[in-house]
Amino acid sequence: MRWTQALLNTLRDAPQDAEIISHKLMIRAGMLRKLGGGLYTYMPLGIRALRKVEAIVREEMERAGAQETLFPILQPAELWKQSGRWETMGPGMFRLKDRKDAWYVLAPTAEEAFTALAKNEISSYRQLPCIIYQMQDKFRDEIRPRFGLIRGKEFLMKDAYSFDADEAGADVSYKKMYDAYVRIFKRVGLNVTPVEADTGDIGGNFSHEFMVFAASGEDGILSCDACGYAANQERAERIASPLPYTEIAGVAEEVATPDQHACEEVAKFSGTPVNQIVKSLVMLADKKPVMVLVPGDRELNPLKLRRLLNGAKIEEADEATVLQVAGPCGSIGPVGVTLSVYADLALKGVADVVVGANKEGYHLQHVALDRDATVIAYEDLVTVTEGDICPKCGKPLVIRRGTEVGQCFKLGTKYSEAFNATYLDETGAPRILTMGCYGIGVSRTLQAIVEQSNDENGIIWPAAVAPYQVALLILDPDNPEVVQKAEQLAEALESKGIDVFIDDRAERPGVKFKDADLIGFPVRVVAGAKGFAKGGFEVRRRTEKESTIVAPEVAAETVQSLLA
RNA sequence: CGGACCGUAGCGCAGCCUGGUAGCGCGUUUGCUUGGGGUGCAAAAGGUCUCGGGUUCAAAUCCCGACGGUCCGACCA
Repeated sequence: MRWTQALLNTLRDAPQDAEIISHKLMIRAGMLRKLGGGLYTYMPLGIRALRKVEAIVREEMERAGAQETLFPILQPAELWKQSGRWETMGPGMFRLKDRKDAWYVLAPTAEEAFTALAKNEISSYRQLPCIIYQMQDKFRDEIRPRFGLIRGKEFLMKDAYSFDADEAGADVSYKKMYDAYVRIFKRVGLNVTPVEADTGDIGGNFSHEFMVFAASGEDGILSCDACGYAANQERAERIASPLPYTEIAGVAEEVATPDQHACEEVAKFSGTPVNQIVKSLVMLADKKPVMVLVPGDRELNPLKLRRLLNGAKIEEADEATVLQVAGPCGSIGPVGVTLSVYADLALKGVADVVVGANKEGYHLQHVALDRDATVIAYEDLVTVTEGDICPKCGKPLVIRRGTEVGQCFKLGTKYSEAFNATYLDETGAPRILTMGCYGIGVSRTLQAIVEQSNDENGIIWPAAVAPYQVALLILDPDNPEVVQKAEQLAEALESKGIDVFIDDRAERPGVKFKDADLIGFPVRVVAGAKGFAKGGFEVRRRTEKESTIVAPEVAAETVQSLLA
C-alpha cells in the first residue's frame, strides 16, 4: 500500500475526549475515528490490525477443537425471557421493537442463542464434547462508555460455548479453552494474568478472568508475588487478621456520641481506633433484612455475603427499614436486635469494641460480641485490600489495576436447564448438558496491546498484529533510482508474504520518520539517496535507535529476519 | 442517577465576564522555498458559533429549555 493512495491522516493533537495513551495513539495514528459516544469506526489501518488479532483467535479456537458459527445480533425477546435474563439484565441491554410491536434485543452475549441451538442439534452423547464459537459484535448500553475500544457500546467479541456430558467433561473443555487463551494472548504479544473472578450476572460457579495490568485499568486485582495467587477484588479472599480487642473490659455501657455517625467520626470523637468500632450494616437478602458486621475501617463485599447466603440477591436496606429493624442510620448495632447477624472473621472473639446503640446519638462501648449479641456466623465478608494476607501462602497481597480482555466460565446447567437442552446417554436416558462459556473482547484486546506497547513517539506493534509489518520510507520520491530500488524491495518483501506500507508522499524526511514511529510499524526501511551512497537501505526495528545499512540484494531477507 | 464542567472550521483552542465586522495554531489547496527527525514565505478554501425559545436596535457573548460530550461518584458480562 502507498500512503498517497491510502485513507490515512495522522494527527498532531489528540481529541480532548481521549484520556488514555492507547486511545490517543489509535486516533492520532489514523486507525480509529469516533462516530458517537462509545462508537468507533475502524479506519483501513485499524481494521487490518483487528483482522490479524481475529485470525490468531480463530486459529487457536480451531486448534482447540472449537467450530465457528455466526449468530444474529438481533435476537427475539422470547429467548431472553426463557432464561430469565430479559428481567435480570436490566438497562444494560439494548431492547427494541419491530413494526409488529414484537420485542427484540441487541445481543450483549449469546448463551441463550447457543443453548437453544444445542437443544435442537445435540441429541446424543456421541456428539459430545462440542465447542462452538462466533466472532460477532456485541452491544451493551454502558452507563459510561470510555477509553475508546476499551469500553464501547458496540464491540467485537469472540464468544465460545462448550457442551459436555457431565462436569468432568466440562472441566476438560474448560482447560482446553483456558490453554487456548494463554496461547492467543501470547501470540498477539499481550502480557495477561489469569485471575480468579466472580461469576457475576451470567451465572455459574467458577471463573477466570484474563487481565492486562495497566494504570488505566478499571478493575482492581489482588495478587501475591510470593505464590502467584491472583484474584479480582470482587472475589479476592484473605486470611483475616484477628483484632486485638479480645480482653473483656467491662459491661457494655452507653456513651453519648452526639452527631457522630460514620465510624471514622465516632473513632475521632471518642479517641478510639477505627478498627475497634464495629460497622453495622442492614442489608436485604432476597428482600429480607439481615445485619452484617465488619471492622470500622473495612468495606463489606456484597458478593461474599451473597455466597454465604446461597446466592440471595443482596441490596442495601433503605433508611425506613433500618429504623424499623434496628435504629436510626449511623447509630445501629447488633445488641438487642432480632435480625440474623453475620460478622466478618476478623471480629471473631472480640470482647471490647464499640457498636451503635440503636439510639440516636449513642454508642455502646466495651461490647463483647459473643456475650452481648447473637452472631450466626463469622466469615470472610470484606473487600480485600492491599496488605491483606494471601489465602494461599500467608504473605501480604498487593493491588494492581487491570483491564479484562477475556474470561472463562463454568456455567454448569443453568442455561441447559432453562432451555431443557438434553442428550441421550449410552443407556438411552436423557441427561442435561453441562456448559461452559468463554469470551474474548477482541476489539478491547487490540487496544490493550497498544496500551501496553508504546513509547513517547507512538505505538510499537508486535509484528503478529501490526497493520503492516514494514514501513518503507522513500525519502527522495523525485529520484527515479531511489524509487525503483524501493519498489523492487517492496515486491521482494510482498512475495515473502510481508505487508509493506510505502510512504511515497512528497513530505520532508522528518515528517515521515515521525509518522512511521507514531503508527508503529515493527520494522522501518529507509530508501534515500544518502543511504544508497553509503551502500543501501537503512533498516531498523521500531524499538531500536540506530539503523543499519543493508545492501539491496539482501535487504528483503534482513527485514524478514528482523520480523521473526 | 447525583455533583462539576464543556459544546466556536477536520483536530487543538481563544473570544463570552464588559452584547456591536468570528479569530489563532495544526491540517487542507496553490505557488515558491527547503530536503535525513513535524522547513520557511506568500496566497486561498473551509463556520446556520450544538439546537430551540427569550431579552435587546443588535446575541457566539445575557436568560430559559432541550440535546450532545467530558470528568468525579454510584453502577457494571
